[in-house]
Amino acid sequence: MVVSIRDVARLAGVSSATVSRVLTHKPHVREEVRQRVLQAVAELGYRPSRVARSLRVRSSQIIGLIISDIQNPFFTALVRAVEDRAYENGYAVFLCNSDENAAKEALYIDLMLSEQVAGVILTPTRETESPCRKLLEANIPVVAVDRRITDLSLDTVVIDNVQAAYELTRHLLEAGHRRIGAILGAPQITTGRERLAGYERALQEWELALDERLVITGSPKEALGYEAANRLLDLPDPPTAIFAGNNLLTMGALRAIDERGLQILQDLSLVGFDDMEWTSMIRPRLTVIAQPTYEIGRMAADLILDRIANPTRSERVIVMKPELRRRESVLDLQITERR
Amino acid sequence: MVVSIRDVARLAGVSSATVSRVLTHKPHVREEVRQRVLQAVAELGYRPSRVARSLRVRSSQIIGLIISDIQNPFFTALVRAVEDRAYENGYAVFLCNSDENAAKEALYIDLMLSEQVAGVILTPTRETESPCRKLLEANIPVVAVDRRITDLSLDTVVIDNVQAAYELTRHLLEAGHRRIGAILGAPQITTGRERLAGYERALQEWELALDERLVITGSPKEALGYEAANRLLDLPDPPTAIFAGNNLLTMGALRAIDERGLQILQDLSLVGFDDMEWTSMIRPRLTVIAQPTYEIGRMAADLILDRIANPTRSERVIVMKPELRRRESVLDLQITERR
DNA sequence: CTGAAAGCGCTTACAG
DNA sequence: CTGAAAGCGCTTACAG
Repeated sequence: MVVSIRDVARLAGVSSATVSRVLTHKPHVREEVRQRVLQAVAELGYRPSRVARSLRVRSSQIIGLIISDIQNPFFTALVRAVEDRAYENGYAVFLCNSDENAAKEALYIDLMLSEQVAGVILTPTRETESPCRKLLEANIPVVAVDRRITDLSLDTVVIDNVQAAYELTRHLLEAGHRRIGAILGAPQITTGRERLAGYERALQEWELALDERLVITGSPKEALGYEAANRLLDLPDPPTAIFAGNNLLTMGALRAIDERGLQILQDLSLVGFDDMEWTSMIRPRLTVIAQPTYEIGRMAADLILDRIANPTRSERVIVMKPELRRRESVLDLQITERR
Repeated sequence: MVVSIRDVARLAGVSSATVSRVLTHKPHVREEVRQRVLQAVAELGYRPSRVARSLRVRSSQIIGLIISDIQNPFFTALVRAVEDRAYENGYAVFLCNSDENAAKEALYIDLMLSEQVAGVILTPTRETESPCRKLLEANIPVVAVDRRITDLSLDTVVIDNVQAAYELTRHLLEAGHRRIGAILGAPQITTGRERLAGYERALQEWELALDERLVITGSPKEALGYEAANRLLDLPDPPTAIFAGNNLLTMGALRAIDERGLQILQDLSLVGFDDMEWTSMIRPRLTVIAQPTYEIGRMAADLILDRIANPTRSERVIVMKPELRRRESVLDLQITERR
């Protein structure tokens, strides 16, 4: 039915060991024999079983990718980058959605172990006691993306969140804003905590006191962005600008602003993290921190491929630099300044 | 190092055949023995090797998913749906991006064969001579999504594109529009052809002649949407409404409209296919055909799971009904009607 | 440079 | 109801 290595060996008049050597580019095969084997392979349309290989060498040519949710636009470029690099190197990709759920994450990690994947890239759901410890114990390379795992020594690719949030906030301060609302992920999450720190640092530099009513944190989803923006705008002394801590929060804030019939720049300023191409394309007047998501994914993929090829122990932490994309809003902001 | 079925067998005092029977829920195992095995499994933290199983039964518990591009928002809900259903049923998912490239598609199909996947879901890049014929020949179930393969008998999940395009166009006609521009995918692609047909049918029903300058087709990407919208708006007698044939075309048209400082509904109407949640959230005044992408993905997944469980020959074609989402724009449209 | 043989970790007729 | 044995399709020491 399906042609196996033995069929090729028979046709080429060699042993299956020799066929294997040729196909895995091992040395010590006479050129003439090599050609005969290649000929037979072509003739039979032989396609080696990756499954059998995986069982034999105890490792499949598969990279596991566990992200929070592919429906979050932040992750699509990441996934795409990992897949591009993986397939270029002959690896396939298992994609899993953990939904920020540690139990689900643990389940998928068991799957990865059971499938003997070559390496795993994941956006960890928890900073400590991550189930991915099991992977490391099984000597499967792991790369954490977007967030860190604090109690484990492993490769990590993140952006400088403090710096990025600082720049966004400074951008608003320079435009004259003095009451700046912030909607952020809960400080238990690395990203939420770091972005808050950047916001605070900018305020300190301008010698402004932190008004706690202007900072709203929670689960960084669209719903919080909507609700928090409404709460901020309902304050007796509402902010003149809002800083949204990720793409979903930005979406939610936008929805609240739209519903109130407010115009961005005319009525208030909005800046945010843009983890998706679409936000700034549809709303060109937003100033955003553009996360280099594709590059982050590519870094992570290269890192894991390198680890697979060269297993070592040392931990590498790569901090990517996000880019502040000033739209025409820079000017507008100064015009609409209210104080 | 890693615990195998033999270790479990030894600890439970049975053969590995019995362990296998217990774990695969085969009948004919004494309850007492079953308990002993389960006990040993728990004690050792045994995790069966899916790789070994795959080799033995010549089929892995993996579903291949070959889409055009995960960065196209149309596909994210589809991917998510497939993954949800797959993992619920103990299957993992291989995700591949074909980029509408038949050679790449063929490559991934070879990968699927080599990995002995249980089934493949794909958005075909070509209507005829699809490389997925190989899968069918290897008795691997295949489900085509979004587009059809005309020269192969296989399960398919699509939407009624003719009807959807007809409804969108009719919506504009009822609001009084008489010059309606259409930006569509090339008629070589099923979706492009069918959506054009729906547009034409609506015009015919209103006894309007087709103005060829109002219909622009090509590669259905953002760039075409932008360029075509500009061309339409530059006409001496420009359309009062534009129908965009998919999400990317809608994005491009939006960009052109924004650049010209035009306001949707005040200056012209825009309707389109919305394959993403975001468009209508960010631009709430758009009237769109909302493709039930998640449901399409779920249907496809259920279909493939059913085929894996019950291999048969008959071909099933499922036509999903898309939903016309009239925003407040219905009223506005009538107000801004110009004739 | 090449082959015979073992073995990766399962499942499944076959026999009892 | 249970076990011994074969075999899925590869790779890799080992021997020559």
